[in-house]
Amino acid sequence: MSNFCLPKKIRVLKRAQFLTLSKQGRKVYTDSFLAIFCVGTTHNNRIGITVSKKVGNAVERNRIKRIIREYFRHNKENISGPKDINIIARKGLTSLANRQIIEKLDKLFTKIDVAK
RNA sequence: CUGACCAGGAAAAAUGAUCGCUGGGUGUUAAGCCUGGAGGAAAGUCCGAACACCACAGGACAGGACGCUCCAUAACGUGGAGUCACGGUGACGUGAAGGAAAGUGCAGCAGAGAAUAGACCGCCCAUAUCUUUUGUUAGGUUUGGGUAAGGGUGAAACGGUGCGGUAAGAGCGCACCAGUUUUCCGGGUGACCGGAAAAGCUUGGUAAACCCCGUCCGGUGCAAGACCAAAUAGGGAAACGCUUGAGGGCUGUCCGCCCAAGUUUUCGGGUAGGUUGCGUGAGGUGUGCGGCAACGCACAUCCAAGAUGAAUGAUCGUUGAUCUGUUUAAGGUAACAAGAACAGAUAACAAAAUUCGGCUUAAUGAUUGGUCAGACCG
RNA sequence: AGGCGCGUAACUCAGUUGGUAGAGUGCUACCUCGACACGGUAGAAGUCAGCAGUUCAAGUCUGCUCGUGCCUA
Repeated sequence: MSNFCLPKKIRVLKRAQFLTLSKQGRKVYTDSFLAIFCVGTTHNNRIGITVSKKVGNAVERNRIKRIIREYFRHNKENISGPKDINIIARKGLTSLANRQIIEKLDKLFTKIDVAK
C-alpha cells in the first residue's frame, strides 16, 4: 500500500469519538483554525475535520475539507506520534486561495508539534 | 437608422500524467483489475403528488386552502388557449378576476354634511323692525320656513348635458347619453359578445374586514417505516437453593474454615451500532400521428450518482475562449485600427441527501428569429 | 433533509380589530455649580429588513426574497 492513501480507518468519523476528543484533548489556536488533539488509540495518526455552517456555503465548506484531507494525506508520516486530531475551520477561510490555506495548515501543524 | 416589445438559446472550457476518494462487478473476506460518479437551478422549502406509518362504520360541525371560462394533467395554488378589466401611441404587459340587491362592521384629518345624507356661505319666501322711496320701491337686522343649481373640503358628496318648469330649486317633467335589473333575438362548448324592448329613476367604496356561496382537504413525514442486534440496568418463565447450604473466597485438587440469599439458564422489549428503505421511473432520447397549444398516443432505442462527520478532488503540463498591456501591422488625410506574436489576469450562481411534477429566487451568456413606433430616402 | 419562530431610533423594547410611530438608556445644546457629578429644560436621531400587491391610506393585511436564531440524530 502506498504511503499517500487515506482510508477510513485513519479518520475520525463517529460523533462519540469527536465528543471524547473535545473533552480530553488539548487545543491549539491559529487565526484561521482550531485544532484539538490527544494521544491516539490506534498506531496511526487519525484526523477529523469540522467545518460549521458559519464558515460558508456548501461549495466552500467542501473545498476546505478537501484541502485539509489532501494536506493530511501527503504529510501524515511527518507528524510525530500516534495522535487523534480534530481540525475546526474558522471564519474568513473562504476568501483565501488554495495555496494560502496550505500555508496556514503548515503553521498549524508546526504549532501542534511544538505543543507536544 | 434610432428607441422599444416578444420568443428562443448552445455551453457551463477541453485533454494528458501522477497521487487519491466513493458505488457496482470480478476476485480467496485480501491485493489487483474493469467500469460508473453533481445541477439548471441539485438552492429556497412556497404548492401538488408518490411511498410509508398512525387513526378511521357513516355523516355533520369546526379549521384551512382555492375562486372568470374551457382544456391539459396522477394531482396542483401549475400549464395552454380564450374572456373581461386596467396600463401603454403601439408591438405588448399586468391581474388571489365569485357575491356589497343576505347580514354585521369600518372610513383618521379636513369639511355644513361620510351613508335610511347634509343647510356653513349662497339663492328664495314669509313675519317683526329700522332707514329710504310717490309707491312694500330698495337695502339692513331678527325670527320661522323652502331649496342640493353654485362655492369651498375630501380618496370618495347620492347620474351627466340641454330644454321646460318654479318664489328659488329639484328626475318634478321631457329629449339624448351613461349605468342597473328583467325579458327576447343572434353568435360562441363556455366565460362572454352584438342587438332590441320594458321598468324604476340611479340602488357609492371596502370581502388580501368579519362573512355568504361553490370546490377540495384525516394526521405525520425517509430523522417515515422494516429487519439484525452488543454492553449495562429493569421485566417474564423454568431449574436448583434459603442453616438438610445453591453459589463465592482462602495459589492447582481434597479436607477444613469464612461469607452467604440468591444463583444459573432462557424468553421478550429495546439503546449504541449495523442492514434496508435507495435508484426501471406518472424515466430519458428519436421518429411518426392527433391537437391552435399545453399535452396525448404509437413505435424504436437507452439505463444514466447513491454518499451518511457525508464521495465526485489535488498538483503539474498542453490546447482553446474573453479582457488588459507591450510590440508589430493590412487599411486610412488623420484620429484610429482588423489581424499576428509575447506576457499577465479572468471563467458565474452554486453542489445530490427518499423520489417525481411545478413555482420562486440566484447568476455567466456567444448569438438567433419575429413584431411595433418615430425619423429619413425611394 | 424535514419542521418552527424573530427583524421598529446608536442599544433594550412597546405599538389592540389599517388612520400618518412612541418609552427608557445613550447623544447634543442650554440652565444650575468656582469646576465636575446629580438634577432641570429643550432638541436631534427611523427607507418600521427589502421588493411587489390590495386599499383613499399599510409598521399592521397578502405574496416573494434577505438576514438571523431554534428543534428533530
